Amino acid sequence: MINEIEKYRALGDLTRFRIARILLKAGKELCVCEIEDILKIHQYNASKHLNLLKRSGLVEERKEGRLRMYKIKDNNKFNQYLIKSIISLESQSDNGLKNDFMNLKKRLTLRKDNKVVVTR
Amino acid sequence: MINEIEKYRALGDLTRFRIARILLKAGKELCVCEIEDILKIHQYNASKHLNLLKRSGLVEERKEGRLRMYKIKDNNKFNQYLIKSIISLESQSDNGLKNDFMNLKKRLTLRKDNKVVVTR
DNA sequence: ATCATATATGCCAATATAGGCATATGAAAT
DNA sequence: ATTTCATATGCCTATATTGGCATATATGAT
Repeated sequence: MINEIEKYRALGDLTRFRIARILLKAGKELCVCEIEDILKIHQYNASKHLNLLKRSGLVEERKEGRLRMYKIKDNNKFNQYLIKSIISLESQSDNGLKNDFMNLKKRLTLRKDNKVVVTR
Repeated sequence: MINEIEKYRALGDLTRFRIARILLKAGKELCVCEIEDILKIHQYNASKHLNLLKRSGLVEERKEGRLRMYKIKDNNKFNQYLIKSIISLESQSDNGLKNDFMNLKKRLTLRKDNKVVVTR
């Protein structure tokens, strides 16, 4: 249960919330460099926040070559409710986060054959 | 949306999570002194954490005489999912929080006619 | 008006957190 | 083996957070 509290805490930071939000919206794994680019954050911050999200159990990581692919974990009830809570906010446009989804879409079109193309 | 992130943050602290959990389990308003007693925490901490929970929009307050009655707000989808996430953890007994529910039950039996009896 | 009591709040110290920066790691390519 | 590149990590500083304590506020009782 203490572990689950870490998940609330993980989402209680704007940057991590934005990461979770685009991972969810993407509906697929994203690599660190894509996340950096979409959210316009520094590499080291993307990496650090992803690490915390991973440790909390909200996100999982897979190595693919030199990339690390991250995605949301939805394999348990608790995470599923948190996911629903995030999705329930999508309709709210009263925020400065509208660009994240646009950038996500744009970035995903850069992929070739659904494979990440690294462009820094 | 930024406001909703405060709700995650609010639940991302063990003491506040425990408060939310017993408010939910109680299914009714509790006053500060009851919460102190149930969770065995100091008055000023109960008060401070309740204030943060209130500001986040997860909890609402009502004055009744010199008591302040607090309860969970479940009037919106986002809160409802958070509530479900909390409830989904109830089955987990692998935590040190089992006493909270016992103390809640015990404390509520002290009420007369469902009215708070202050006993410090 | 005064007192008692439930709750809130301001201040302090210890600790945690986030971002910035430099550097390390580790896998792929040459 | 060396280089390149994606990502991670250690260190630093500024800021935020938490609990403790003392005290203020506000309501009800006398």
